[in-house]
Amino acid sequence: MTTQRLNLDIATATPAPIGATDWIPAGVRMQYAAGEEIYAQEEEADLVYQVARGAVRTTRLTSDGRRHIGDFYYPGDLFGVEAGPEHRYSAEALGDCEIIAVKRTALKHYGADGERLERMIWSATAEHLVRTQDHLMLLGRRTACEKVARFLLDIAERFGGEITTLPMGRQDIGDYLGLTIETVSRMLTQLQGDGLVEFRTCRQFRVLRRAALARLAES
Amino acid sequence: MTTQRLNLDIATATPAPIGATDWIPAGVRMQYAAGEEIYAQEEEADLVYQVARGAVRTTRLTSDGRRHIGDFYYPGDLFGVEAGPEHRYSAEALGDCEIIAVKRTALKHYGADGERLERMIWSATAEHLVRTQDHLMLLGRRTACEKVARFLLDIAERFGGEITTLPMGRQDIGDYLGLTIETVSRMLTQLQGDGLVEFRTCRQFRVLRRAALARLAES
DNA sequence: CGTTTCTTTGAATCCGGTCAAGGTCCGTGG
DNA sequence: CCACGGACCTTGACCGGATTCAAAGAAACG
Repeated sequence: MTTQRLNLDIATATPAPIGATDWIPAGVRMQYAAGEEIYAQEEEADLVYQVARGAVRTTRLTSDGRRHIGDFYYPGDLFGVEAGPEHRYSAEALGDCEIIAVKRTALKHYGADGERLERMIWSATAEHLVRTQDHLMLLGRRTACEKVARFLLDIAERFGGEITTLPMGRQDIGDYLGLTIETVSRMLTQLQGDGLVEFRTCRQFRVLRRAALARLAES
Repeated sequence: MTTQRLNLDIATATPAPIGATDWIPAGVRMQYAAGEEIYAQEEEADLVYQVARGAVRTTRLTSDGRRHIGDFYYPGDLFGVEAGPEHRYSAEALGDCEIIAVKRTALKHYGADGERLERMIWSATAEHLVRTQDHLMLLGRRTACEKVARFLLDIAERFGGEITTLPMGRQDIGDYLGLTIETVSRMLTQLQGDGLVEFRTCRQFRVLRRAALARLAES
């Protein structure tokens, strides 16, 4: 029975890197400018999104005005999949970007492609939970230095190249790690001073001593 | 097609209180003593569990020995459902407790009951993600006082009675909130001093000024 | 009752936040 | 081309909240 089949897929799905190599089979292609809102918190969640080009952040505001960033999404990543009927975070373009969107309730019309997309959606959700749990540990009992080290390592591994370009500013990093921009800035300076990373500009860096950085991040 | 049907259920499932009123339709009933391990981190995850009596915590150890508590589970709650093939947290009994376990891969033999259980599992997973996201915000940018206030309010609402008995010790609370036991203790003393709660023993408390407590927790 | 474990309290320290100032980058317009 | 303005980033000084270290007190257990 298909229900079980889907579920076995769920249970045995390898937590693939969030950058799925798969592209969603159909949907509308949309352009967003830097800072533009893709969907709002508490909006009805009937679309599923995939980053085609650029980067996206999901944010949430507390009643007292503090901002929290749920995650960052890069090309290939699915986002906007919610457990309930409405979005719990809003999503905004980090820079100019291109997004593919698909109506989730229309999947049944796509046949085999629809089923494949269903699996991609589940896989993304599972990976999302894993990332959220890991992030919990990071926020819970880590020093500012460890948080920033882990962040740089994560993003460097995500893009893989020699030089990594940060698509987000210091404020976003702070809201993601539960730190102020000043502390983020200080830690970056410190990591650079210790020779673990090197910044060419405030948006571009190279990892110099990966092992030392990883030791900080993993401790 | 059943795949879509399941998915619609997923999309529209109301984030029910983690205490499902449903009991899983079949399985083995097991007894655990205080502190006993139900499953271990990195163990293969082929069983799904439900608390029948007592309470359970899921924990994780970092390489440097710090402990993190994923969540607490109470009667009716499902736990042990993982996104990947193995458990990312270990689970231990908080006190003497009774657990029902079901082999997930055997669900197909249960017919309608199996399908119902599948929905319960998905619902629990979705609720789990929501709780984890909420917990992220709590750990990210909250003061110790706000964290403890929210914790007390949550657990009081979970049990609903006039007097709430904490099934866990201060160390567990600290590892859940990302605080030291000393800080937890101090905040409890302070909240009691401010007349928001009253402790009869270190495990039993009453909420005296719910609105004030909620204001602290929600801010 | 004595021992062990858990909890509370106190004092000192330190990390990160807050406030404030200065610096850099970049686009716009003189 | 340079001047100006604004957004973003860095740095410094100070402060406060949470941790750490230490010890006393309370509860659980045999």
